[in-house]
Amino acid sequence: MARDVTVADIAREAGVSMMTVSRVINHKGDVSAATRQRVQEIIDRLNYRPSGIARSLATQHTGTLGLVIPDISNPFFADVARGAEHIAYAEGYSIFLCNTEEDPQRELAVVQSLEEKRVDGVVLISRLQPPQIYDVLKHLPAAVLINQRLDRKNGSTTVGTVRLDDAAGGQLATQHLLDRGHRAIGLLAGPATSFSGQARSNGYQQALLAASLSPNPTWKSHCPPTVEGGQVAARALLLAQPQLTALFCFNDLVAVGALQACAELGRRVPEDLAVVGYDDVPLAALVTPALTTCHAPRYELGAEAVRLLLEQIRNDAKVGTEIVLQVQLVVRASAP
Amino acid sequence: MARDVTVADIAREAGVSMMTVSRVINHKGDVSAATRQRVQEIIDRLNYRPSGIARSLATQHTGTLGLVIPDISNPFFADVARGAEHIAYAEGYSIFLCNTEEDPQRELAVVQSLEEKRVDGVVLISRLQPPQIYDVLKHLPAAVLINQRLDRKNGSTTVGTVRLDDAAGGQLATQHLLDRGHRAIGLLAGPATSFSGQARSNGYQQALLAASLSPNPTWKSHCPPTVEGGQVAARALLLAQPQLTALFCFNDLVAVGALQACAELGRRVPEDLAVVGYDDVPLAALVTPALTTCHAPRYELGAEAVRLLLEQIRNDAKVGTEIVLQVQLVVRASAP
DNA sequence: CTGTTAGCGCGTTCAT
DNA sequence: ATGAACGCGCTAACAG
Repeated sequence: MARDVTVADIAREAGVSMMTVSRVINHKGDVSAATRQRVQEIIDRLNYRPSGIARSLATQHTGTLGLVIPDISNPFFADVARGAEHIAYAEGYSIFLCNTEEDPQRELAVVQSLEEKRVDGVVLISRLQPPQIYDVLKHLPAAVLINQRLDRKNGSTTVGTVRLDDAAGGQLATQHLLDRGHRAIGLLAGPATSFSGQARSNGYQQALLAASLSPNPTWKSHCPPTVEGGQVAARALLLAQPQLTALFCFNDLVAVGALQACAELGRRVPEDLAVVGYDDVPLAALVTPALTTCHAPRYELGAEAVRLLLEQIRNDAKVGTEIVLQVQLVVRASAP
Repeated sequence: MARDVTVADIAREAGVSMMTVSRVINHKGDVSAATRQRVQEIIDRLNYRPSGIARSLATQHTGTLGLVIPDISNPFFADVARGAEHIAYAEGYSIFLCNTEEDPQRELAVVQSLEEKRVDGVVLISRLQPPQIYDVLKHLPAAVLINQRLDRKNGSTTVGTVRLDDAAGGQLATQHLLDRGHRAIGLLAGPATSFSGQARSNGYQQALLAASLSPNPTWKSHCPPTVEGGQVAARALLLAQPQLTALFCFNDLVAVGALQACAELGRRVPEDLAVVGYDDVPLAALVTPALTTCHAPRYELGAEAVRLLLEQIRNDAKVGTEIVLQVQLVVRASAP
């Protein structure tokens, strides 16, 4: 590789100082139209690209953000990433993509590497537990958490949060089933450690209580948030509790698993069992029967997170804003 | 923000020179065990993070790569990204994620921003046409293209390429249908400009010719690579050519669209019409009937691309290696 | 409107 | 085994 062209080269060629070249590049300060044009021509001719590295060292900010997510091939996170990238790009920032692969050790490692890259801020979908997560956040220049509640007492109250209103979502889904006359509604609650799962369960319970029904603990089962996890858990639950007429599932993948379990068990959907999912991933509309589900604004989750993060960065101050996005019920064939 | 801790701070605190600190950090050169430990303790205590920015400026390489793809929320590209990120992380590199949103102008813009970030290399799934793409590649320090053929005469022969053997895939899929006795096999060929689409079409034709059948041009139709595109094109093709007994589709989304068209038209799959897809995205196994399809090693596509890119970077030389990955037929219910 | 000076934080000489 | 001086490419803060 031939040496990169530098400001010095441009300055020499144009017969001006480096400072003038810098001003032209950054559209800052006053430069006479004549010299501006002359310098610009040389920049174009030599295909000069200012070094972001050198600039970052001088200015103490990099114009880069970190995005830490468990797995980019999960369509939920992929949409979050798209929203984040879109806003970042529009605002002149670049994004480091970091998959943690659900491994806390790896999460710690990628955050450290982001610190060394001197990112201006980080959007996190973290799998770390409360003691560790606060330690991580403390060292970050700016950070926004997605779908995670923060303990306002114990830890930092100065970190932004963007999350779904999962309690409302759980209530919405359950209410829909109640409205259709269902009284024996099972719950596939997802991972026990999931914040979202807990909130959705709460919404489910509140809807039942509001209808003067008492939640039956034997109708609830935790499961991995996957098709297979849903299939196994649904099969077990339906065999143990044959009186159930409806199932509210942690997410669409679990719901698809439930659909498969029903096929195995010879239970027709929605005639014998109504099924409601969550997230409204593209898959939900394409399985048979198509899933009734709660639409989660995934793109907006990422977009809002970056907007909030940039606000922190520009004010040079962490803010504890909490943004809550609403979900929307989408009625399809699995629970008409 | 308090000022970052620097080597100078560590050096002062430890009563040694910055050079010694640097040696400890980089595990380079000889440092006595005693001072090494003392320095390391101070580094840990002060939570020192060496500035990658300053280091990059001094060493002239950044340990970062660019990944330019049309859309991260497309499951195909998401898997490619996962493979790329995984290998990059394992080799100590970070990845800038750049969505072009299928917009050539935006692709040019993100590549320019990657140049300014001084990435060590770029993996590209490009939508640029031959004159422009060569110009872009010329200015990149190292680059690998995914699923794109390069003109070895006209342009750079020094850029790596990783692609699927789509001709073989097209042949495989078509041969499967021929083996099952189908003679009237339609083709939903995807976008006319797609390299992959062209190769798959070629494979389809070769399989027919090898069976002494002449491809019927009225049995072939181009379409957008989406569910909706497939549905519209399949409906039209099946109405115009009712004698077709099988359909080979550009990808799984198009195949799902074909499934929907069949449902509309009252044609049973696979009894009245066999359907074969391509890619084997997770969706393929979950629709009804489950899709017979060609499994594309998407993760490997991204992983191999980064491996090849790092080879270029480490040899400080572009290499024109072309890696071809095989696809595999997965037989399911839509074409048993 | 333009130029000069002095770092940003680190690694790479070369000495010692 | 350790240190001093210089430079990576750019910009902030002052001059003029």
